[in-house]
Amino acid sequence: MDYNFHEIEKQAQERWEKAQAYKVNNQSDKKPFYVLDMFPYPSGAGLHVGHPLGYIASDIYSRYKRLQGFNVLHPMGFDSYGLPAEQYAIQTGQHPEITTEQNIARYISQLKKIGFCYDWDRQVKTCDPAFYHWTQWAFVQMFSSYYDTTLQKAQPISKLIAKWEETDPTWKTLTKKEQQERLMNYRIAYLADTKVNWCPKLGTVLANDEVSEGLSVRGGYPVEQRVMRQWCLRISAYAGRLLEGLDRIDWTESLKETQRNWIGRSEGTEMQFSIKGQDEPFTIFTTRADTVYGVTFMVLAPESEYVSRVVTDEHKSEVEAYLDMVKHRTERERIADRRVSGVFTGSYAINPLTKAEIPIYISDYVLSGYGTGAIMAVPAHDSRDYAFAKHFNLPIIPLIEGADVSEASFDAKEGKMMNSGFLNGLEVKDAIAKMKEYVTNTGLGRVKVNYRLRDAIFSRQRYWGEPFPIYYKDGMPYTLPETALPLQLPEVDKFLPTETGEPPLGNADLWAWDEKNEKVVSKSLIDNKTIFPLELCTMPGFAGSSAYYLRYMDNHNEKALVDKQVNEYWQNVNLYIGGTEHATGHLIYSRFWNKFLYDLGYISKDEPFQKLINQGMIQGRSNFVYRYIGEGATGNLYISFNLIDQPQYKGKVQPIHVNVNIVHNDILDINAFRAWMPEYKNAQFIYADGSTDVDNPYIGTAAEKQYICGWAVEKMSKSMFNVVNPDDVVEKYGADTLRLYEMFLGPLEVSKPWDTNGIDGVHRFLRKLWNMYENIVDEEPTADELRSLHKLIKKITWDIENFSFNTSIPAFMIAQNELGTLKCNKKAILAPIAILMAPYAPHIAEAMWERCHLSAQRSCSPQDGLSFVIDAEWPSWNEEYLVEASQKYPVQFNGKVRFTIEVPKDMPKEEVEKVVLANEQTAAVLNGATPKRVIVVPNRIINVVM
RNA sequence: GCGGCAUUGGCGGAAUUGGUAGACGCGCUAGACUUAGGAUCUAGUUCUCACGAGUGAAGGUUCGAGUCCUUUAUGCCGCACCA
Repeated sequence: MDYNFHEIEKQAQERWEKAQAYKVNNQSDKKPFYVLDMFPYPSGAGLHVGHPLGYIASDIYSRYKRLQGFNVLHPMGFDSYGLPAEQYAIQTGQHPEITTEQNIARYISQLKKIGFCYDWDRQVKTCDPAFYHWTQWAFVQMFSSYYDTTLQKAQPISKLIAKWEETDPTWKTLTKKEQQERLMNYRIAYLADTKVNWCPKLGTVLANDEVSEGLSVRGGYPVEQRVMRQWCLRISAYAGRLLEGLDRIDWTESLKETQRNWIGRSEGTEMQFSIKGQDEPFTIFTTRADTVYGVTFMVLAPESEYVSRVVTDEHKSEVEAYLDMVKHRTERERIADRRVSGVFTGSYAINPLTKAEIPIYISDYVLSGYGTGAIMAVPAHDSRDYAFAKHFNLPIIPLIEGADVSEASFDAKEGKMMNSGFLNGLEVKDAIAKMKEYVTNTGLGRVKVNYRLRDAIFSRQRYWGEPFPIYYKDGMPYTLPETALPLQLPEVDKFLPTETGEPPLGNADLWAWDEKNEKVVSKSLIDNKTIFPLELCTMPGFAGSSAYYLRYMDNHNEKALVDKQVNEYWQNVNLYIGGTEHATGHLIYSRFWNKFLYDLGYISKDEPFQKLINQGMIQGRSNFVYRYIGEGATGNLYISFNLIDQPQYKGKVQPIHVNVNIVHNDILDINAFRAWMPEYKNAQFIYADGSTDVDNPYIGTAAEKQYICGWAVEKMSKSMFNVVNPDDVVEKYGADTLRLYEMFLGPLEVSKPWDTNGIDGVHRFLRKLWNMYENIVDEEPTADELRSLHKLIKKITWDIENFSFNTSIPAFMIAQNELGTLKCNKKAILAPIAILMAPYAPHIAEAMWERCHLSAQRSCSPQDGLSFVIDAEWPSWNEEYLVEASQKYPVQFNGKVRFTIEVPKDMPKEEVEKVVLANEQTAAVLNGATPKRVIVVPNRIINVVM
């Protein structure tokens, strides 16, 4: 019987649905295992063939773990707040919720077709009030907490207040507003005037990870710096722990490195420099304390608070002009224009060691947000300081022996110190240490660790996001009581900012807080006595995705984000699969969020994702036809790709993207092409063999003539006609073929183009395999058959444990080939193979399993996991089975055995081999079988390869 | 500039503690069956007529290196006026 994948897959999926095969219970004696995919943003374009790559990998692993008897949590949901739906709403007036729901429905139907073992009952959507209830709740917790630097953890802010009430006499003298203002400097979620990335085109601020090279990551619009009052999360308080935690999790080194870069720890010294004629010194940060003797000037960031103190009247106008220029430069201009710029303030600082008077400058190469916003400049040993010194003609004093600083600075931290007083003769490393000691002992400064990681800006001037559970009283924010959550997103008639420039929520009428009755009322009632305005910004995209993995554990719980016991059972995510694009966004934010909840005792693990694998991207593979544009061109003639370099066509053809779905193995479907678009209706071709249908345009068919298309790897996108929809692949080849082929494409972690050229081979394999299950007999297997099976079991087990899914498919093919040649139709071999296939191709595996049972008494399926134990004749899939099987039958699977046998040193090689084969130990290993080879080396270590 | 990863046939890629390099698939070649082939089956396919050579290049360790070490080239990714 033919491999009717449509029928097989439909039946399997219906059976799973009916039996609720993948429903996961929170109460179980089984050991828990949590496998998670990064949930998708449901875009309007639907899933393309690249999206399921990671999902298939995690599905394989989930099913494998399930087969091993684990209780596997493997959920899916949707990151459904975001810009595209809102932009669409602005253009069309359609509410983002409608768009989002439609997209989600499409995603779900696409995902279901591929046969994932998700427990759909656990689905979450970030835009669902039942979900964002807990996003808002977490925000309230952050608002009501501070970071205790001694305990190194978050604590309720009430503890801080209690402490101040006891120990700080000024606290009680403050007005309520002043107290609130002071607390704002400690809260983990706080309101502050900060320099933000403002994107005028998107009408919102963006987080640092949402900006790249001065442009917004989404849309690529220019971003400028602006000071605005914004909600921020004090993530920088966690910098040390975020860094340290990386050592305890199993992520790829490159991803950890990316996070380490982003956190940017640097150990240095804070040092005080006095200003000539002033009492108060100012503080700088440096990692090169050893170079103080070479400091010839100082530089302040334009935004530095020190600026006003040091500018003399004489230089005031010049400085102001400079500050004005800097202020109006966008981030992009600043990066593009790296010419040296700066201005002298008129003041001098005193070098604490040389006592020299050194000028203080202002320049925008010093950043206000890092260190203290002020630096000591050592032009001899820092390239930026060097460029500045050359430009302003400032002295350059070399401090390292042999360093030539006539052309460029010597930045390396190596060599012997000179011109440096008590540091002379020391190696740089030792000089730094000695200087730190000196500075600490003399009170000149202190050792300090700095981080590059900034606090996360948490406000977005947008509509389609979580509303803040915040109202404003007397200019200060207050949280809504927890009983009032979730605060639902109000309806608006327009999704654009208001005429007065308020965020879109300014258009909502029902958007004021009645403090007394604890409910949302019309904003026309605002009196600032009992009815107050609500916050108009919404939360950013990462808010909803920061704790969603916790919600999956207990998504129907109305009383808590996750029940403590339930969380105790599942712990954290054992395996997380997703793309690298979230390395500095989501993966930092959720680690922070998780640590915060851990500090407050709500959850049991301080790292959310124990093991993380980055799947590569699937790029598009575009196809081209080549329109002839040379002499006498009609614009209607297309040259086969293999001919375009011939002299008569060279440089006279124009490549045109052609829909990859009407190209098979780079051969164009001529008729489909003519039907594709009206302009190609009368297309004529020069075929691969040089023949043509120019005089007879309607007769040529693909069967007779081949037109070869060119190709290129590009981003998968509609405009390049290279988008491949998984639904089409499932329709044509079946879900199992899609799953196998996506894995077969290459290693999971690397990016690769979607190339359908090999899919037929994979499909062919499944068909051949299926045919082996035609007439199953219950007979004792032969040694050769068992050998094939054991080899396969070993290989597949190793592959799954090591996420080497791409090498499993060849292993299956080899086994199929070997067993096919042996004409094996024995239950003892074919049933275990069905089990091995189950994670990869669950539908066909189930049908294969069914056929092995010969009779109708089918009580279980491979999907049930433990079912393999039920049928005592069949082993469960584990190591013991391997051991047992290899003992029972005198055949071992492929492997190497290494041991030592004493042989005389000068014995010839052939003699040694004889001795080895006659040896007892060898005989025991071989157990009657012939070894594939025996390797003997002079140190008498023998490798027996089976 | 700093850091990370990679480099193997015409292509995607195998080679798991160092042990027959090129598994498996695509493509290609020949043959079989066919009215036909974008179907199926069989055989072959790293390069070279051959001797031989061969995992980006050059060294090294080892009985033995795609795998380990050093230098170097190229590509990809992350960070980047972070003091």
